[in-house]
Amino acid sequence: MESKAAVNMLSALGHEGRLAIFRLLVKAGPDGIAAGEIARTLDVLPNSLSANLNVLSHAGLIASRREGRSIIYFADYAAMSAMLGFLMEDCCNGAPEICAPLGAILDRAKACAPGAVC
Amino acid sequence: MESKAAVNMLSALGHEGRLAIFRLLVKAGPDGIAAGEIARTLDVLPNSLSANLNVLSHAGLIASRREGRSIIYFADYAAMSAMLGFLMEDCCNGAPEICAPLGAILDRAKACAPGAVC
DNA sequence: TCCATATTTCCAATATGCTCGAATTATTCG
DNA sequence: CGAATAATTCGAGCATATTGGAAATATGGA
Repeated sequence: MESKAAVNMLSALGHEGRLAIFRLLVKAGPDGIAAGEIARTLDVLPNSLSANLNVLSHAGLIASRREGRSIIYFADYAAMSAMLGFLMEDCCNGAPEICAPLGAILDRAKACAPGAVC
Repeated sequence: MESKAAVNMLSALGHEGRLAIFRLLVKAGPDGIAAGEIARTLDVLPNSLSANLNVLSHAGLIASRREGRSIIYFADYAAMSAMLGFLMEDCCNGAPEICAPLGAILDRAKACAPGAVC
């Protein structure tokens, strides 16, 4: 990943509202959530939400599909993974102390990876 | 880590110049780098650099110590680790697909952790 | 076609962030 | 003390981001 793409993603997530949106979408999984439901869940105005969804989308962190009258947004896992990889490469090269403590989280992720209940 | 702290860190890193500074400091290790040397290395004005160091510092990503006339900046590994942990917890809970691919990076970090040459 | 729903786009006001020159503080050394 | 070096702070100008109201677009159903 290029530095510029990482900057775009980081600055997109560096906003309370957008981080909340993204977290919601990540937890929602591939099914995603309709814009209106996001607005209701997070209690934000639809137009503000639309603007923030646009920022996240341009950063490559989320994508969307239309479903009837609704537009469903969902997180782009590959992009998120690439961004985390970029940050980790960056620091593990010079400082394994940063990444090593993340092992526990990683192990849990690996264990759950196949789609188990966990 | 609270969401607000994460937002501060993410938005601090969501700036090309600051991301460059932070990457430099992470690679420099605990010894850190003097402000002046950072400015020369990245070719930025000292006052702009100072402003950006201040942002990173307030976000908790870096810290500093005085050494003679110079002020040495160094990355806060624990903070960086906490931020990555926050993001990974967030996504691994709902989406192990994101974190699982990071295993290779993690393994390398673990292998290097003791301070080997690698 | 007409209406209700879902979402986006447009626009203006406000706020925040960025950059750069100039001045200021802190430290070391002669 | 005075000069030189290192870094920060101040302040203005410019750019960008954020917000919210109002209007516009798209879809589905009566």
